[in-house]
Amino acid sequence: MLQEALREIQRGCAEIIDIERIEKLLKAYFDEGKTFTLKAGFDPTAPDLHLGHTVLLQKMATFQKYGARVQFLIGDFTAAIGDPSGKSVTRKILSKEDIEKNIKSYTTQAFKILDESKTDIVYNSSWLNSLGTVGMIELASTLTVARMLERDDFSKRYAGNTPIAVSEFLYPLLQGYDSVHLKSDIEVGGTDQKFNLLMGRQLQKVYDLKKQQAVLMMPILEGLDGVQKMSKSLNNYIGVTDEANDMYGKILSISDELMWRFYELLSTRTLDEIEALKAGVVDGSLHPKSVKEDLALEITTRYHTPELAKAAKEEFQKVHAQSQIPTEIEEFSTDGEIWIAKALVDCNLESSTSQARRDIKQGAVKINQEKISDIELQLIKGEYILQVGKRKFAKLKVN
RNA sequence: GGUGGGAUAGUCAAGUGGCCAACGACGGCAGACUGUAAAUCUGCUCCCUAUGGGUUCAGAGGUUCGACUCCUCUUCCCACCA
Repeated sequence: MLQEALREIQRGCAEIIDIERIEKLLKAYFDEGKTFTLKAGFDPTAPDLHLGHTVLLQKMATFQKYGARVQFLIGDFTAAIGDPSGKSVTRKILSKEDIEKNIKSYTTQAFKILDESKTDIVYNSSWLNSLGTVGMIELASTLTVARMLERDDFSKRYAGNTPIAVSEFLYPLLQGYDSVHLKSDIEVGGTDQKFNLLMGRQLQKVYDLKKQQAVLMMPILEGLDGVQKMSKSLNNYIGVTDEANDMYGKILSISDELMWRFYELLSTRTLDEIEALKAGVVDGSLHPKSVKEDLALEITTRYHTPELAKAAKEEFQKVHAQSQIPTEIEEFSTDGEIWIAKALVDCNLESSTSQARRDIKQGAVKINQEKISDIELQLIKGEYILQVGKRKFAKLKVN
């Protein structure tokens, strides 16, 4: 039982620091029913969860099965500083209402995965606000600049002449201090958080807490391109609120290689089952596409319903395997004759008439399934199905 | 505070008076091949009913027939010195 729990906890992890501690905590739970605390921090600026975030949430849910009480930390104080990203340093300070709104949408999404009854939502402003200048300086004195510069992105930026604001140094310290205040037993986060996570351990020692949190890091999930991390700004993400059709389609568009990664980090199938699937693909008894379809179905079901997921699968086959028109297409209408390029822009299929012309020249545009090549074409009265590329459709009614 | 260097399209980055809507790379889009996969190959990648026109190279002025390129000021960034 303990071994099984450990194995599941370690699944997909990038790195674990102080696994012995985790083992002890689990043992205490199994033997005496003693619970422990698991901290994870979230930034209230990004209310839209995508599958990259759920990797961590799923891990937290696993811990909850084995006795963890989750400290769902809202970094409302630290959000004002902004975690050093190397990009824009200054961030808007969010209003209380905005933060509340973000948290609300964040947690409703998160509780699709987490067990709400074993989760405490805490705000770090509630203790960091009262830290005061003296407390802050005291905190800052626990670390040297040299140590701070050990952090990978700081050293890179320093070496690369990219500016680093002094306030950015405070972020890891404050995040670490959160662990002191919460007396966390374990903290989980992404590998990019390593420095900050370790800071918690360090500060718990400095502040004489008699214990140091174990740290468990999950890898950063790659986005649809399979290379860069999944993120909204790179537009390579699958949002948990994506519509079933989109979600299904996006998952099916990932590469075979990435599919295994998604299986490991997102599927609830056991590692043995996944191994069996892999073996099946290798020996040819399973088609990689059907394995991918199963994954798409599983994940779509999780965030929607089995019925919707199934419908998404059927729709996908209809549109792509049989190249038919999707069931639901956005409809537009216009009065009087319209130039094709203009029509494509009006239907949001193209960003400019220049772009539309180029695509028509390249044979990317179809009207009622027929490829067109005339960039001067005028659409007269009637109904048209406009298509650009393989996936952009619109219905246009010309009156 | 002083001195020097820099800011070019989504990103990186060439261009140092006309040949510049601006080399190249990446990204993105599209086509071929497929399993809407990957890999590969090809084309496109500021806007505009367009063999032409318009607006761009941090911002504002100026010199010039002509400026991304030269001058002045402003803003921001970097390095070195203090």
